[in-house]
Amino acid sequence: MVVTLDDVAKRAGVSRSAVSRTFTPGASVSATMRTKVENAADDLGYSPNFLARSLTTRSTKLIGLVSNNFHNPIFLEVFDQFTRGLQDRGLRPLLVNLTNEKEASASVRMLRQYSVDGVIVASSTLPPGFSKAFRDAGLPVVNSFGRYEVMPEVHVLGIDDVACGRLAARELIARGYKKVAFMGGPIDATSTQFRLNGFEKELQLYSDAEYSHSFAEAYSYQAGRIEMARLLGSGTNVDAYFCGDDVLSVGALSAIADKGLRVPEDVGVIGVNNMEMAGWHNINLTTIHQPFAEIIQSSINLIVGLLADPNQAPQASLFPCTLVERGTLRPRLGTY
Amino acid sequence: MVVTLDDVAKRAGVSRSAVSRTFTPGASVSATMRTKVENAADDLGYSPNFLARSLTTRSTKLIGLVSNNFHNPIFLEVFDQFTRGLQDRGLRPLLVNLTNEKEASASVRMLRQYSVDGVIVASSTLPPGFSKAFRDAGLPVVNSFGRYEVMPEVHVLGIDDVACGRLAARELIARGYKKVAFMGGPIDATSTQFRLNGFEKELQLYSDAEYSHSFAEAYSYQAGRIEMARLLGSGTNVDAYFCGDDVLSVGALSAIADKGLRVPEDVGVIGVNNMEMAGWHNINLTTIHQPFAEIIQSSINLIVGLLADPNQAPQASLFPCTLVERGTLRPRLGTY
DNA sequence: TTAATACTTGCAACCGGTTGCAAAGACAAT
DNA sequence: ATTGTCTTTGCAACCGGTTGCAAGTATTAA
Repeated sequence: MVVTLDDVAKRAGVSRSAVSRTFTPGASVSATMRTKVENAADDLGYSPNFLARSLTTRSTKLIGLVSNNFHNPIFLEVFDQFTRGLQDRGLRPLLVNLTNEKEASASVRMLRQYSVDGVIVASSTLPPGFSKAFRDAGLPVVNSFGRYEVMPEVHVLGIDDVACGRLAARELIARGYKKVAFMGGPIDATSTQFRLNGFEKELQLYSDAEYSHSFAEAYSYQAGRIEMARLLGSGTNVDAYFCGDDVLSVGALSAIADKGLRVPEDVGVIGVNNMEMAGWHNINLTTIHQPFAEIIQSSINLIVGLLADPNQAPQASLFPCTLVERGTLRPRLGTY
Repeated sequence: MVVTLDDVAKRAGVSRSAVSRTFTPGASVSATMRTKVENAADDLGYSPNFLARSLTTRSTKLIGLVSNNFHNPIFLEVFDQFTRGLQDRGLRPLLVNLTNEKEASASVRMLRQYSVDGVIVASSTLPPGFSKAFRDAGLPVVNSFGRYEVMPEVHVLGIDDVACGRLAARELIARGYKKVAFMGGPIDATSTQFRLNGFEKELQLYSDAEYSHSFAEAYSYQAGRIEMARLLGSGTNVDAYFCGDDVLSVGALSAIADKGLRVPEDVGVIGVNNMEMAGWHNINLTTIHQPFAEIIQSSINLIVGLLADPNQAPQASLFPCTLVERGTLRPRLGTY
């Protein structure tokens, strides 16, 4: 059923090496030999077996794409761009779904058993040590959307969560909100603390601002809705929320609407990510854009570079966030 | 760097076969031999190379997961469930992103080069012949969310699009809408025609119903918005729309809102899929639920069965759709 | 024409495993 | 002690490729 190199060699009446060489870019084959082999290969419908080849070349072109974010709509876009970008460079994504898994060891072993050339960890919620396990196993790894560190143990690409928190704080103040709060996702998510940290740091600069914070159970619509309902039910008088994520924001908005409050007049909401749906008219969420496309492109460039030279010192790259103005925040005051 | 079977054999002082056998379920090894080998393997941190193994066993546990639906939020859930389901059975999804690609040949060759054990084509918009190309290449294949045929050429699992169209029509009539229309995605999508067909068939049973149809450029928010704006601008007096997809529906709703029309009083909208966001309060879309979880589970069961016995005659399985009542359709009239 | 050089090609070993076969060993029955 | 049966083990070939090396052929320079 399956055509091998031997079959082609026999039919073309040449050696196995000759066939192998015609399919190996840069190998030494004469023009006549080449056409002879190619004809035989075409007749038989031959194409070389990548995995057999990988045994000697030590390269499978397989890239482990591991993530645990299978519930945030932004990640569909992430997977789209990662898979396309990898394919465009002749690499193949082996997808690893880490939902309900925080131990790296099983994934590490598995990906080594499949001899992947490298690993992309695409997650903002996995613990920092996670990606390190791949590196320790000798696999080139980049951590996309990971937490910034000055001396990272693996290559990290992501946004500056502290700056992101500051930006949110600054915008809320600029729009005349005085009693503001951060509503994060689970506190153990790597990004949550940094965003909160930046948010509070910035607010300390404004003496008349009051601020507080709380955490939803998950980065989900329901969790956002429940947490906001709880907050509103407990009689707070916060007038604007910085939510740690767009989906969380939408959940929060639903609870706010249920309470009969108007957005952005009575209460403002700003999210993070700028998922596609944030632009839908019936959501129309003011949010902070995370430059996914750039982060993903850079991640791919980086992993490609690592395949060629695995020993580059780990580095953290930060990408700038920008405000996307929509309908859930009041306009800036004139003085700004 | 990488530990091989030879290393373990040397350290344990046994033959290569002995090592291989300890890692091959069901092979003949004595208890003493087994512990000897396992100790050596543990010391060295050995685990067998799947790809080298696959050369002789002819099984990689790799499953090609090919799709072109990377823009519909429902597919994040689809990928989540597929990858989890496959992993749970020891299979590994090799993701193929087919955006902007309708030729199967390149994917077929690639997946054969990687010796995948089987292929899952998860798409409702790929042409019917697409999956066939995999079968022709000798690969077990199932087509999830594919078009129903009485004598399918490959295994197909999906909803009954005709019944789905009928259900939509029946519901619109039951709520007193009289002038109804189908707004589909691109006409060449395999599901579009069938849904339209069912829709019209059903409406023929109601003599006082008027119906029409049109097609948006894509299954996207923007396309739905543009097409609905065009319809409303052209002065139709349709009072309810059956949209071929939830995202399309949301786009349509935005155009309807822009026009100042009230939903569901002035105009009703019903979608298909029941994506998570359809339940968000600020979308609140009445829609037809497509049983994704069941289809995916069955698809996985089927492909697993095909790995064991590839020669089962192709069969089409239909899954029932159900109405999900929300806020974009008037209540049913009393008589129903 | 001859020598020096460059290009092609095949042989055979190797990548990291598996497996059929036969030899060796263990054990029970005679 | 001998025989027969069953289990365990190692040898060697194989899976489908690649590649260093040396031999053979073509090309160029003298």
